[in-house]
Amino acid sequence: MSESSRKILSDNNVSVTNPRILVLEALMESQNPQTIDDLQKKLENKVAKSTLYRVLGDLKKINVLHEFTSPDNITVVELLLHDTEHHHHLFCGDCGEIIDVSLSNEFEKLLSVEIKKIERKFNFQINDHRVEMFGTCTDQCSNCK
Amino acid sequence: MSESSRKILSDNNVSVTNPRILVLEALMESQNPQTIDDLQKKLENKVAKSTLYRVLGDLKKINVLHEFTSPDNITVVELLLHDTEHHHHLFCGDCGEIIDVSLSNEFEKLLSVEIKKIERKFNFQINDHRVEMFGTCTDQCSNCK
DNA sequence: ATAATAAATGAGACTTATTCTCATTTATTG
DNA sequence: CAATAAATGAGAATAAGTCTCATTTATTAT
Repeated sequence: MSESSRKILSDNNVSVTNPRILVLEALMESQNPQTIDDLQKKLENKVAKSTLYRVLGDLKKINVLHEFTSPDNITVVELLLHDTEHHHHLFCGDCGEIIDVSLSNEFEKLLSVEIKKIERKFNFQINDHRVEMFGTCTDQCSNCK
Repeated sequence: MSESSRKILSDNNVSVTNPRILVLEALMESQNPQTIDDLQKKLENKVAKSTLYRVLGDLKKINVLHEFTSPDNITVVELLLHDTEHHHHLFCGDCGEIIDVSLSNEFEKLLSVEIKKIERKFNFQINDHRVEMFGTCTDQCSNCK
């Protein structure tokens, strides 16, 4: 675990420091997206707040981290490693849980056709996309009772 | 214009006040999503900051307003009126412009099939969705030179 | 291994978006 | 038109995120 966080850093030519290793390990503890608050709790003040934000910025720069905002306006962060497959997000409006979901290849193929149309129509170069789905978990979400 | 903002409010059983009318009119001035800052400029201090936020909250509650966050973490807001068709968003990473886009019926149909699958798989009830596309406008965006 | 140098960190001050409070004003209704 | 409940304005309070700068740590060339 510690090994692979070191590797992520050195492979991307950023220096291997303790705070960076700790943040990566905290991020690796769960596969679904997590909030800054979640991270701070896991890190137990072993990394200064300013450093945490800086490290997250560094990880974004080397494309290892994706940051976005939940519908209730909370910043959320998730690791994007080589083996992370392309995915989308499902948001629970009751408990705030965010779940990674994959959609069928057939769908993804049609979506990329649509995206090419949009690129032409608006003279854009589109390099990423995501489908966000909003709803409520009907009974078995881990946070809702 | 003033007429229809009054109608939106009374149709939704919220009292018709000046700040609410002014905010609705400012929102109606552009069809693409706009920032809180854009709104404040249009309102020229005719509505207090605290009231602006409150009114936006009221409009969200009656489902007339949709609020979301741009990739550079700026809160953005757009009117959702009866005649607003279902659409998605295209973000320019250079100038921050956000453009409403529609996708083909064929695509939307396949997407709703996918969504039904996700609902079953995760025991969710999904009531909204949006496709976000990220890129850069290659030459003719109004804000980029 | 070590010293020199450049980069990263910690601590806390600072900024800025949003929310809250409470005294005053406005809209609704009967 | 008066009574009452709701909405507003002004500015204080909060909280997320950024910035500064003195100190520490990692890298590298010897």
